[in-house]
Amino acid sequence: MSAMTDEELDQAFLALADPTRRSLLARLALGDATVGELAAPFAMSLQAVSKHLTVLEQAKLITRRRDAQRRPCSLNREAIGPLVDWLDAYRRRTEERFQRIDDLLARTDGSSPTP
Amino acid sequence: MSAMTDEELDQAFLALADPTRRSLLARLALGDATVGELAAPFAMSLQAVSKHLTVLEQAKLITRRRDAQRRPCSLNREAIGPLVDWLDAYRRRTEERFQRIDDLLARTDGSSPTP
DNA sequence: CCTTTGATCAACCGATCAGTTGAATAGAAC
DNA sequence: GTTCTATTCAACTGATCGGTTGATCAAAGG
Repeated sequence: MSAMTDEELDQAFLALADPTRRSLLARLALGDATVGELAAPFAMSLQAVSKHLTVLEQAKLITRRRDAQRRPCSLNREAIGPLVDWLDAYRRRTEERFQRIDDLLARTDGSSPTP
Repeated sequence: MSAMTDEELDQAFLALADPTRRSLLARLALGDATVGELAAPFAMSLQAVSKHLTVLEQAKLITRRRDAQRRPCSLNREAIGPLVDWLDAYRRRTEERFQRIDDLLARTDGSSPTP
């Protein structure tokens, strides 16, 4: 179904790798907001916040529409699923890996697998 | 339980925001490997791969131990859970947000919520 | 001992990032 | 039409990133 390209994963994870941008997402979970409203709580210029929003938009984590001079931002509903899918697949592979280790240890001796 | 700090989230997401590093993680899911083994498939220097491994280690996604001159790398079993938790919390907040929108639309008129 | 192997350290490079300030744009309001 | 408001564009800065090469270190093997 989903499956993100390498570049999409790069952009999404890079977008999430910044506390300001994660904070903007948290704010948008409370409701749509304009650039000015989003920038107000931060000790940085509105232009800087506008750039962060561009990063979030290109990562498809938010969408921006037009309302007169305002540019209200919304979370993108479809963005999260594929990311969770990716992390879940990673977790599954990781746990299979450790299961193989545990099996191996259990086969050779009876010691505790994770000390 | 888990709960990652801002800096831990920064490091983890930044580490995942690179296709080489994601590829290294995928390789490590198949089994532990030394730096040389990990570097072999890539068209870049061993030193570059070693740097990527340092990023993954600082993000706590892998661990490195010592075996004579070799430095075998392993996935860190505990790393994934907190990340999934974070993304799940984000998804939950996002879905609550859209549920509120849907409720509002359903209350004011009977039109389709997501056109 | 000397050499080879496996990996890190150190310095450097070009590109990108996160922030700034100042100017330009689009639309509302007067 | 002029002005005010909301936002973007453009140019610049310092810091970090992803990569390179060459030197160094630590351990094994001759």
